[in-house]
Order: sequence, then C-alpha cells, then structure tokens
Amino acid sequence: MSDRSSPQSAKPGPAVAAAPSSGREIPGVALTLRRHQRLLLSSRPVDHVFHLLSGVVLVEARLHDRPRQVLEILYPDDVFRTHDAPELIGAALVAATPAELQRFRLDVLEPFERSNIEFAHRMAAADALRSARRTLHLASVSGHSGEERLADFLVEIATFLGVPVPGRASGRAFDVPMTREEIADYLALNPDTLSRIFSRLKSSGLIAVSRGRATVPDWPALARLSPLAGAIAALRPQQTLVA
Amino acid sequence: MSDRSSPQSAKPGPAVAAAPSSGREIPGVALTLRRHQRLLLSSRPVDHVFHLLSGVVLVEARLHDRPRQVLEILYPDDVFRTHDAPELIGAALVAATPAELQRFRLDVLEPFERSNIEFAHRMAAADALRSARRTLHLASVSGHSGEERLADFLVEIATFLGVPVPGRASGRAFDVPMTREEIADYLALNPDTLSRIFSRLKSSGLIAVSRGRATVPDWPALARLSPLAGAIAALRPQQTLVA
DNA sequence: GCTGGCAATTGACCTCGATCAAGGAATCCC
DNA sequence: GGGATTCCTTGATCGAGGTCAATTGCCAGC
Repeated sequence: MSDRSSPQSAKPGPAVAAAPSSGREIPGVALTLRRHQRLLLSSRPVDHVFHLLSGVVLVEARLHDRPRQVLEILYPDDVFRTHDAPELIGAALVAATPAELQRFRLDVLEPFERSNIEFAHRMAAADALRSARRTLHLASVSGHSGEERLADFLVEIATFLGVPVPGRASGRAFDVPMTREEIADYLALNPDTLSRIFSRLKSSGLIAVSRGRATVPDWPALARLSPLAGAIAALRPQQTLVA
Repeated sequence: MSDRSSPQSAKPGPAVAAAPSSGREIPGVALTLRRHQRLLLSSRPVDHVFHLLSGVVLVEARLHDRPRQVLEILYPDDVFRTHDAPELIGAALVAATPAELQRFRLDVLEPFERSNIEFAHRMAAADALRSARRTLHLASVSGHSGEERLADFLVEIATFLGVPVPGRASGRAFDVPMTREEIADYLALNPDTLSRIFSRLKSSGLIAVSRGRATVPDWPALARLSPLAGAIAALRPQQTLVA
C-alpha cells in the first residue's frame, strides 16, 4: 500500500547473468519482468542504465501517499537511466507487458562509450529520442484538454507500436498495452474521466477497441484531434512500412 | 503574431566569434540576449548545444495558434540541446533575464567529449541534472494542485537562484526572474489563477514579494506546501552555503 | 504634478474534469 | 457451469481553475 521505504517488493528477476547485449559484449544483467511487476529505482549505490529489449515498461512515481503517476512510457530499444528519476519520488519501472531488459552499471558502460564511437552514437540517439518524447508528453499534459491528451496518447502508441492496417490505407490498428488506470495516470486524468472520453470517441466512430486492440478506421481524423500528431510522428525517422 | 514559419525574429546576437568556453578551447559562438529576446530553435541544418553562462533562459513552445507554454527553465551552467525540443512545436529560447550563452555544433562537440574525460563527465552531469529537474516538473504539473505547483516552483527558484537570508536562519530571499504570465505558462495555470494563489500566500504571510524579489520568512512552512520540496532540494548536491 | 501604457489583481460566472457511488463486462479459478 | 476478482463504464453532484471584464498599481516620459 503506501510504503515509501518498502523492502524490494519486486523480485530482481530470474535471469541474473552476464549476457551479450545489443551486439556488444558489455557486462550487464538480464532481467525478465512479468506483467505489472515492479522494479524499484535508485541511484544508489551506483547509477544504472536499462536497455529495454522487448515489451513496454512504465516509469512511475509514487510520492508519499499520493496517487501513482506514470511519468513516461518506454518502448523497445529505449534506454533509461536511474538518474533521470530523482530520489525521493518513489520511482519504479513497471512492466505494462511482459518485458525483457538489460541492466548495466553506468560506470561500466562509460568506457565502452568512449572506445566505441558507433555505440556512443546509438546511446546518444536513444537519449535524444526519449528526451524529445518527454518534451512532447509535457506539452500534452500541461497544455491540452482531456480529449486532446487522449488523442496525443493514441498517436504516440500507434507511432511506436502500431502497424498499418492492410485493408484501407488510411486506417491503423495497434495494441494498447496499458490498463485504463495506467493511461489515466499517464495523461493526468482520472480513470472515470478517461473512460468517458474513450466512450465519446467510440460512439463517434473514431476508434474501436476490443480486447486491448484499438482500430482506427480513419487515421487522419484522429490525428486532427491531436495537436501534437505531427510532432509525434516526426519522432520516428522511418515509418517502418514493411507491410 | 501567429507565425510558425516566421523569419528569424530574434537577431542572432551581437557576439559571433569563436571564444574559449568553460575552461576549454572549443570553437563556439557567443550569444548575448536581452531580456525577452527570443532565439528560435531548430535541429536543422545541424544539432546545436547551448551552454548557459549567466542569466535565466526559458524553453518555450508555441504550438500553432495555441497559447505559449514554458517547458523548462534554464539556470546558469545548464546545457541545452536542440534535439530536446522536437521540431514542429515552435520551440525557442527566451531570455527571462539578460543572458549570455555559448552555442556549439553538436558534431564539433562530440570529439571533445571523447578525448576529454573530465569534460565528458561535466556534460553528463549537466544532462543528468536537467533531466531530473524535468522529471520533477512533469510530476508537479501533472499531479499537483495550483497552490502546490506554485510552492514547487518557489522551492525550485530558491534552490537554484536563492541565497539564505543573513538575518534569520529559517528565512530565504530570492529574485523571481519571470513575469506572472511566464510563471503561469510554466505551471500550466492561467495568469489570473496564479495571481489569486499568490495573493493567498501573501495574505497568509508565507511569502512577500516586492519588485521581483521574494522573501520567505519561514522557509519550512513554504516547503511543507510543496510535495516536491525534498526532491528539488536534493538536486543540488552542495547547498553553496558560503554566506 | 498629470497621463499613457502595461502588469498585476480582483470579481462574477461558467466549464471541465474530479469525486462518489452504482452497475456491467470480461477473465480467472475451482 | 458458478462465483469471485478485476477492470471498465456510466450517472449525479461538486469544486478547482478557466474565462472575461473591470480595477488597481506601477513607472516612464513630459
């Protein structure tokens, strides 16, 4: 419940062995998280860097006895650093879907970055993408109405997790890997309000949701509701239109 | 007015010469900004890195014809990268006070980081501090009431710009280098509401403001209003209590 | 001194989203 | 299948904060 100094409630994960990471032999620890499993974050004793290999992971904060906040969504290939989440806010990684990640000590990673330019570039690119996404999230949460925030969120999810619908060119389908409550905490809405907005979108035909899968028949129409649609889509250099 | 493709409205700044930067000889461009002068940001043709030498600078976004948002406050010694602000959101740096900064090309900076470990560490530390501060700002804006947000803001300003009041140990004084409207845009409030909250704090004796200078007679009392007070203060490793 | 201009404050009103509470729907486990 | 969670939806009510407009305060310039 409300425990800020709780003992590590999430098991450190089954796999705890040095494993080859993304193409390089950097000593790290492989972690596997089940859905909703939590991993408490701390910069002590040392800073760590997480590389998400698969799945979707949320960065959440629990401040004292306040409601949980979802600060950020991590997608495959994202890199997260413990010092991004200040101490004292009860930060944790929470798996929204089953997830695999690698954990590295920052002080171990740094020499690799210096000796391997290509690796350093990949890290810098990952940091830059995540930073830009955080900027857009702040802009959304602090400047847009509930409906616009949900549209921003759907555009984000579709951009990072979606695939074009084979049928109609203007449609898209994607899994929404979060519960209503998690989405609400991400958008700074409460779950009831979010549900209402969802219902509104559904009844106006803009979106259909069934069993965690969202279908958007007319993508441009949804994007028109999202003030950030263009900026979010531009985060992804290549649209991966392999279909 | 509403111009998203406006020609560079802020002059690039008087000083445009290679200058020695913070202790190292890295080719950069010195910029001097007058109060409220704007510097449009773009990642094109190349990414840039800004190092704030003095003054306070705001990162603002202007989305199409929406009200301006203040995404972030930069303090002396902060490092800002253009790729932190995605294209398409009309990002700009705005000087809240007269400010001096150095601008570097990212591709020029990178070799220096690789060859100079100490420099790389300083850059990483600056990035980490700013990232943590952004996390707290998001937490504040997306989870706290208006009054709490203002308290968070005052704690932030005092932490980064304040000095202890010589008189009483528990008091603090600091300049608030932003207009009411800028503060409101930073806290995702409107100026009217912000003014009301300010008045409430003033009439309850928690804070006194005159001519841009705020005085807090009982600092712990103000900190108690700010859910993030502890986390914000912890961002500054050394409290610079040279007084 | 007066006067213009701008920032800040305050009041009256209204709206969006929060809250509280009840009712459905899907999933899991036996 | 029943039954128990858990998640989601929906209604009724309320309040924090937004909006619009009027007023006050603060300097600058003459």
